Amino acid sequence: MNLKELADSLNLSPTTVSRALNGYPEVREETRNRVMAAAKAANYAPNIRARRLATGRAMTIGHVIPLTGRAEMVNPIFADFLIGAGEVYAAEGYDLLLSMVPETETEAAFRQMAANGAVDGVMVQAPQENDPRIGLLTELGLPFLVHGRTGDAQGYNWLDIANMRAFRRATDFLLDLGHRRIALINGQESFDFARRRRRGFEEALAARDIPALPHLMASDAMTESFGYLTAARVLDGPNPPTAFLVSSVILAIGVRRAAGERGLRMGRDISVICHDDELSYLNNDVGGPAFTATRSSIRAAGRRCAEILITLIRNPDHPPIQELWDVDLTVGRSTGPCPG
Amino acid sequence: MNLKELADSLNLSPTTVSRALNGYPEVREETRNRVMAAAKAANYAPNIRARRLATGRAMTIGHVIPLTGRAEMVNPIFADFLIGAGEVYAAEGYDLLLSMVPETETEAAFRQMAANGAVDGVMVQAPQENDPRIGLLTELGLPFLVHGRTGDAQGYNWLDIANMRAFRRATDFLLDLGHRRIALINGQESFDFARRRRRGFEEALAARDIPALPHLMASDAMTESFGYLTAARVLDGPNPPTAFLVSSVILAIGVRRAAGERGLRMGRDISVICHDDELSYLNNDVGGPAFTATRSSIRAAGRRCAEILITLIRNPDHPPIQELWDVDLTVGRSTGPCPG
DNA sequence: CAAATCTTCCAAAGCGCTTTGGGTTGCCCT
DNA sequence: AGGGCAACCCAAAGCGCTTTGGAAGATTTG
Repeated sequence: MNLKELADSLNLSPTTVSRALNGYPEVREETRNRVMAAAKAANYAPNIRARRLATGRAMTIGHVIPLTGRAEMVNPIFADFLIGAGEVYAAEGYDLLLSMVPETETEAAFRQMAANGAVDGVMVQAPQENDPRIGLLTELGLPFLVHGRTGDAQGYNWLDIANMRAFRRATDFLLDLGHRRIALINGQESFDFARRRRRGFEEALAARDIPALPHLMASDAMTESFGYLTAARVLDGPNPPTAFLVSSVILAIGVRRAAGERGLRMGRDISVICHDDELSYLNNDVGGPAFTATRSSIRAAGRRCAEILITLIRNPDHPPIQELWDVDLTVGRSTGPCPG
Repeated sequence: MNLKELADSLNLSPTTVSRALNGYPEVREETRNRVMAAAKAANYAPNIRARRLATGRAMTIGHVIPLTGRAEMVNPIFADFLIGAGEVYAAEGYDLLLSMVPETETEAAFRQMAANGAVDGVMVQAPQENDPRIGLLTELGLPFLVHGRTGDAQGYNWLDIANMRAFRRATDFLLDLGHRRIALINGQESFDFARRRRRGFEEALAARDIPALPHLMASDAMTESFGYLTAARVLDGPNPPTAFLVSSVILAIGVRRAAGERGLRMGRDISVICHDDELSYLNNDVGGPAFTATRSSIRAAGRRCAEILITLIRNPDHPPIQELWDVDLTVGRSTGPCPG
């Protein structure tokens, strides 16, 4: 059943039926009702491919996930972000095009998207230092929003959390508890967020004239096993830390495993603060927060990012939108005064 | 730059340019090269919306994720599945349309998809008992593949792992170690996979005339906190179990936390077997497998599911494809002989 | 009462591609 | 020389919608 057939069956022109269906005013209310009823009865839905061609809009937003071959940094995070964004897209009538491309082909993928008109805009996640995607997308004229930021953070749209402030605060919290040997287990520091977190950590130490200990700092993909291996290594090494500051709950779980194997109780023998993205399947709150954590819902970020991107798509010459979210520090059971 | 302009610039007809670009034989090799070169120079990519309308194919596959409001069962799993599927889609020229819809609206979403021609086929995940989606999609004539299965598993396409066999085997493994009080922490048993796992568990017990203990069986969304709370409850209760069989690594992490808090060492005081979907950020293998686990890569499943679905889309009257994967049992450090 | 103005609807022209159904041209045979 | 056949290319008709630019009829206005 297509528009023409529906129109014929109603003795109306396709024009009128189209207008009735799309809420244009030039059609009598009675006619509109007739059309609506007939459309519903015939289970008619306008062919979206034809509509997209005719309107010139794709009504689709692209998320490009670069595949690195190794553990994808984004995995644990991106599902919740996607769900948040997807909720908003659905509500606003946009489709979500998810594109998995080898990292080396992301530029080609973006160029293709810009040229073939598959999407009206794209979401960029986890920017690296001087991320080439930002310049590229600007050049291509494709509306985009960066979740995170990089460089001077000027002239493009982004939403980010205050990573540096959060980690500075978390470090202060540990220092106030008397900890002096604090290990940092960070995400890959090619990512901007990880660099900022490290800076927050280092600044807090520097402010109290406490040296950062290089052998207590590690960074890599935020997997459980990296958290585990790193914690195991430093705990078994000389001058083990009394506290850990880690960049994700998943890493923290690895730390907890290493501690547990060594008979160390979190919050008593050893303290752990992590960043909590509030992943739905790793709820930190049941029965009181397990980890002391800097927290910020990645799903909420996804929602807000989607809203902003849609705004940008609808208003092509909107001035840059930049939003910085502050981050809570929730005290849980994983921290306590420095022992000894 | 569109096809017509490109054709004009080459003094060729749009027909010929289109054919040259799409690899049709009725065009001289020299001409084809000229066209290709010009297209590349002009950064031309055919407008995908026009192409979709003209060909009648969407070249898009839909994944519909029902949002339940509570912790989404699919979250931890679906990211890796998506990545696997997405790799194949990208290689085969298909787009992935990800649609997040409230659970109550999934039927409407499918009807819409079938009527508006947005997708050529859909992937169905995590089927429930007598899942209405299967009948609906059959009725709508939209090609689909179920990851998992339900009902009599007849007459539709699915790919599943041998859940029952896996859990029976895992239970036997624990029984052979001398365990008699085994707790089952399962996913929500409205899902077919969870029912099968329970059945495998129960049959293994029954085969040795060991009663299943209702107070040691729990099922719910597979979150870390559910694993934690359940393990905490049964460990603190009367007749605590000496072993746990759990449906996901994420649950197992919760169990480990509860055990750790109680000073119980896995593999010595308490045994744990879990099902491992081989999530990339929860690698169980680094430094030797931590958990003894039934394992099957969800990412590989995603890849294979995508392949099958594409086959089905390309061959509309292909007979049903049904694939059952066997599951490995990897022995790790989380199991040991029953103490005492 | 004629003119101006709404209201309501329609014909037809796209949107940018693919594909059908030829038309030329040049070459090989007989 | 003329018929047959490839090889190569093109005109034009869609695909199913939206949207522009009227037109007819109903209603208001001077």
